[in-house]
Amino acid sequence: MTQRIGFCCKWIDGPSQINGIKQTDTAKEFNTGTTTVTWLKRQRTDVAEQKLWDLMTHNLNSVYKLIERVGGLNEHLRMVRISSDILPVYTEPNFGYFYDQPGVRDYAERKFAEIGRMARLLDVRLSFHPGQFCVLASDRPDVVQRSIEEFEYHAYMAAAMGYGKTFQDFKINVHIAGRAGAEGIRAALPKLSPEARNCITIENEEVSYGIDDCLDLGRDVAIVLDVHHHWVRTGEYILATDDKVKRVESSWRGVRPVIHYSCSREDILGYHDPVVMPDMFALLENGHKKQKLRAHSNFMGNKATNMYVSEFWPTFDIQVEAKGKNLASFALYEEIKNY
DNA sequence: GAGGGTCAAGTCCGT
DNA sequence: ACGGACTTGACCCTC
Repeated sequence: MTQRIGFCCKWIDGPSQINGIKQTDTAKEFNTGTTTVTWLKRQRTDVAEQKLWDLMTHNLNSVYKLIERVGGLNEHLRMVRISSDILPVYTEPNFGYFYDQPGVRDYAERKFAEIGRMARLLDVRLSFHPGQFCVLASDRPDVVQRSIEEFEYHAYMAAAMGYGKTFQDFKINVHIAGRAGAEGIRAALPKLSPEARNCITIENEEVSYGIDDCLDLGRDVAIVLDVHHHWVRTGEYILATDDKVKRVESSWRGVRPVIHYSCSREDILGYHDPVVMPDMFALLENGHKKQKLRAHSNFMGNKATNMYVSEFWPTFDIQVEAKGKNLASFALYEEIKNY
């Protein structure tokens, strides 16, 4: 099975674009755009609808181009998380109607079908990661209901691309996040569509719910291990040989599992030797707040943690979460491909 | 074009 | 009580 390293949501052409892509940059063509509800509400209806149409058509074309481009990479780099912003304000009460219009929906579904065909043709592994507002395990029923709608928005896009047909043919990853915990996730699952249930994965968090909480759900859903979250939470570099990791692997039922890999920001790691893995307790003693350790680096600059995470690669695809996006995942690949 | 204020939504932490 | 952080800072307005 192909071993993959992927990146998140955006394509950039150079390090300067880490701090934003300019309107005139060609990278715009490979990335989604969005708007705000506030701005839409200030416009006349026809202006707001034109804006949504322009964004939708741009976004569908940009995702197509992105996947085409990723599909041209080395087979080990054919994995990408796609943006949630393809259909802006889809789940917002005042503007969601826009996408119910037949002319709009037909266009979107035709483009999604093309995107999915291209991804399968070029063997690009895809995923989504709904935002922090998608809290399926909230203790508030109204929040659970809106979170299901938000999750189903992602499942709808995946299904329109031709996914959600078999277990984990597409990954839509969320955190437990809510006060109802793992039981809250378990209670929400039967309310999801079959496509959504095929795609959902649950990821361990830095603060509230760790790998043990996720493993409670290992029979229900596939578990995503984020090794950096685990480190922030516990200070431990969990090993690929750990029994918990084996249980994460088996939750994928034979599908090649995915781990998430990120690093603390360079201005924190800079205090450490790049050939020695950062020591969380030493960092905390030196006054670095745990909250700051969570923020992501531009690149994967620590050779020791790169070597550590490469131990997972024979078994797990590696989703790199870095502000350097594709540049960071390419560099990691070059570093670990010969380990 | 650059810079600053703003942005739908949940939850938790630090101050 | 409020700001910041999170899956991805981008966008809009003013100058």
